[in-house]
Amino acid sequence: MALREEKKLQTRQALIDAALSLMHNGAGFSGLSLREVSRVAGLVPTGFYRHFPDLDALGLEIALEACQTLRKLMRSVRAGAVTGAISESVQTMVAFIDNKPLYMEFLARERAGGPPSVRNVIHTEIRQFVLELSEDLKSWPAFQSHPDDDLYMLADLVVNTVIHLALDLLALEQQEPREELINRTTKQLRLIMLGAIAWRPEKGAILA
Amino acid sequence: MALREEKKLQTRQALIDAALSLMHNGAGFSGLSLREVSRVAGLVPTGFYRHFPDLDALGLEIALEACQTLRKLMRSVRAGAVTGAISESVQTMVAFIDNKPLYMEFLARERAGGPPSVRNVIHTEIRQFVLELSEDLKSWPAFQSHPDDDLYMLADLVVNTVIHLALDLLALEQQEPREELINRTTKQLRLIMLGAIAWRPEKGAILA
DNA sequence: TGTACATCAGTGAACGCGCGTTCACTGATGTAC
DNA sequence: TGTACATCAGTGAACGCGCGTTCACTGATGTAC
Repeated sequence: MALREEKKLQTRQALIDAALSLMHNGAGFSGLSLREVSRVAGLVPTGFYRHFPDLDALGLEIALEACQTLRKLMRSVRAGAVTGAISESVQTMVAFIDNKPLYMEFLARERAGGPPSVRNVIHTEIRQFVLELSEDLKSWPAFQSHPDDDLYMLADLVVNTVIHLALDLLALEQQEPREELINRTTKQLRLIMLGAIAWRPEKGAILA
Repeated sequence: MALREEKKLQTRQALIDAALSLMHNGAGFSGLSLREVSRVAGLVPTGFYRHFPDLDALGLEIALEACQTLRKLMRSVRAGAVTGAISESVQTMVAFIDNKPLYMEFLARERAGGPPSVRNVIHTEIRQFVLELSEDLKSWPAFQSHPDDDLYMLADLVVNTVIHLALDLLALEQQEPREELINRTTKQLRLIMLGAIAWRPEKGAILA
């Protein structure tokens, strides 16, 4: 069988892991060098080119992989549990952060701080994420009379709030009151849902 | 008078401007080099050290300056207009982005993507921002019976939503439907306020 | 199955380059008398 | 006001270093017969 191919995939993953690991304590993706990533992956610098044309390509790969994994995960959670979607979604998000903290850290940091190409990929994926969520929200009884625009606006707000949780969880790492952050986000999502139910599509300007 | 001092301040500002300008199209603060920043500022590399001990110090300076300017600006807006605080706050935020886009871009990008020291400064300032807002919210008639915890949670949600607007405005730059983004954020804030009014502090778990 | 050749992941030397930082300096601005 | 000295923002040469990329290579894995 493809023994060679298998080894190549291992090395490829080693490069990805090396990049994520170096970013963890450092200055983000832009602070990486091809040589140090290769070194940590146990590869001579020139070996890198067998896997990616340059560092940017590696960054795009990580971004895509992380986004798609997370997106599918979150959607499947919503599909499985129509009731209690809020706390289950938050739990799933927290679980993803716990399982793949470096992937999540990559997304959270490079969404805003990365090179344009990486930011574009993440931005596009998040947009897709928001679209999927707003699609799912359509089937909720409470939102039958909400126009698509308003559901998109709502989904955008929800997704942004959850990303905010991810950023804070990663920023505070271990010492700070992790449970408090999760609790805060859960409350925020409930507040948003209260607002969404009270929302009157036609004329939103109830409160100036 | 202090002619020498004045010229020094000018050069210092030139260094800051050079850094912001280089970051605009590039890979963020981590992608800067002391030499190119000095070059763009019209200074020989060694001249840099007359103003900052290293690039990191320049980054911290920019972060602090931008945060404090914005924080004071936003608070004064809220003080001046108790009614209509939402749309006025959004407008002020948009105005700040228009007036000092590079400062705002710095905050938005380096909040998540920058080196740890810069992230810390921004994080602390945003926390202060949230505290001030939650303090202001206390005096709103609708929130007289809300505990401090819940107001902080609410303020955090509001601030995060406004930062989200800033990020998107900067990401899409000129071509995309700017008005739509502003409109979206205004709607989101109104929805949040609807939720906040409907919020019952004692037991938030109305919707699972 | 065994042999001869092809593929290609990983090697190692070499290159030119921009980097951060050092050092001794220059000359305009500021100060003391 | 004029002179003699001090300060210090900006200069320019030099350093050693890690960088990305090139090139010709090695030797294990894969393929054809």
